[in-house]
Amino acid sequence: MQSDAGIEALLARQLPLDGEELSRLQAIATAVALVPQQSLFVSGDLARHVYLVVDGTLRVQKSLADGRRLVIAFVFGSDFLGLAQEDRYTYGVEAVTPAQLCRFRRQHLEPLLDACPRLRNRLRRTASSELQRAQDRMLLLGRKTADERLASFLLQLAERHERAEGPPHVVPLPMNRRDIADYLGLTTETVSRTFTQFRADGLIDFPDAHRAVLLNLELLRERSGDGLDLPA
Amino acid sequence: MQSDAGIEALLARQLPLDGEELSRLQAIATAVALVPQQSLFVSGDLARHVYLVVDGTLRVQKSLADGRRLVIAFVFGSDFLGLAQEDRYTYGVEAVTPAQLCRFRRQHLEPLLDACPRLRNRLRRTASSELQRAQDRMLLLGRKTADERLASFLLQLAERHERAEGPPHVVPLPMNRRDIADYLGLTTETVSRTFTQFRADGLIDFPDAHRAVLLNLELLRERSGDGLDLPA
DNA sequence: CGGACATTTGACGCCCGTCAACATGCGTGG
DNA sequence: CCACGCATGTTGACGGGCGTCAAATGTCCG
Repeated sequence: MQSDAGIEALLARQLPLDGEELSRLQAIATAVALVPQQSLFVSGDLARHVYLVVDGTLRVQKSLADGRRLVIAFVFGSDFLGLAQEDRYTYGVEAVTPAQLCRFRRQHLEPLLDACPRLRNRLRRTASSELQRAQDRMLLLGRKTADERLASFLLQLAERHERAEGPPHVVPLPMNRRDIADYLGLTTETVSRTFTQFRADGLIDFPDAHRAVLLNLELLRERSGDGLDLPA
Repeated sequence: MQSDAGIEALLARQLPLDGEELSRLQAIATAVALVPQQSLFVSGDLARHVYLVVDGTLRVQKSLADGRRLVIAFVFGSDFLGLAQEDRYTYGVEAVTPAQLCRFRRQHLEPLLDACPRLRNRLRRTASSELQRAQDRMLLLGRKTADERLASFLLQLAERHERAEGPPHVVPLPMNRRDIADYLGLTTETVSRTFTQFRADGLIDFPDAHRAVLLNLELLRERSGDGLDLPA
């Protein structure tokens, strides 16, 4: 738990609400803080809450019976969690870094949605882009080579992180190699080898363990397999 | 184009609407018919319409610049298309079999949604389950072996097709091997070899090219990799 | 009946997973 | 402050699962 000051500001910034809507939303919000590796919920839990990430990085994950794992998505500040869940969560969420979230009971949120078309629309658009990203990831997981997956991953992080820094683009990598591998359907060894290769080719550099510098966006894009087809 | 009689009945069956809502929906609906391999729209087209599949099977697909293709989903009768698209479609849709659809202009549908919470809810739930299936497919594409992918695929078709037939379960396979391979992130050769293996193991049989008989659901489930974890 | 296409089957190779050893970083306690 | 231990990351050797290439067989429809 922490002060609600950050949450208020975040809500106001993220959501197209007027004063009354905002205060009604704040009234049903509570703060949640997680330490690294801590679980927010696991697959199968009753889906009683929706979350808004205030700060930090988390991973959404699913596993097969024998333990093979896939990281469905990394989520960052201002992302939502649990929007599409009906009865129970169908995935687990764990903190990658220390994280702060804002929790809403679905039970309280839903009537508010009915009354507030703008909020409803904001969440609908959020869900739409989540689905589109899921489809891009299917293409990556089903058809891209290891090189292409890593290149796509770095570019995606860069896009997500973009603060008007010209090249060279510095991207934080809060997650470890295992998380990256499980996100891309690879192994830690392949991720490590490919990063080494990229570095040898002058595409990237690692000033420290948790940051990558993208030295050549153009070449990275070529290696991502996406081509110039449709930037849709 | 065809008679609207089938569409009326379908709308009434699929959507929780009262008489007036139904007639307003019908007023903005037009019929579309496709022959096999015909394209409904391609990635990049302006997303002016939402579709409801009345009959037939279609494939939703994305491609990389060099032509590698992934079938994002097969869609069947009573499925929606284009719900999550904003400005432009981010995938293409083509008919697998002769298909009939119902077309709605977004421009006309959206005001109707604002006025009709039940329809809105129906579409929200549809989008939710679409996202959850996308996540299951990411796990399949990222972490399952060829055997597990094929077993999962057959079970999914069986579930989708389920008409209270006891075992042996007969499942129609309207799509060809290439479509199946592109759906599962494999090649036609691997699909063919795995089917042959399944047949040798007494799991399935093919009475003809476009039907599979699932002889042993239990063993298929074991081979699907999902385990008994969470039937969520 | 014939030709085009889909599917199956076989031989072979490569990408990436597996297994193992080693390096590096980091927190803890002496 | 440094030694130690554990987790994380890197690198190497090797193998297997699945892709690639090719040819045979089956199937559909004109």
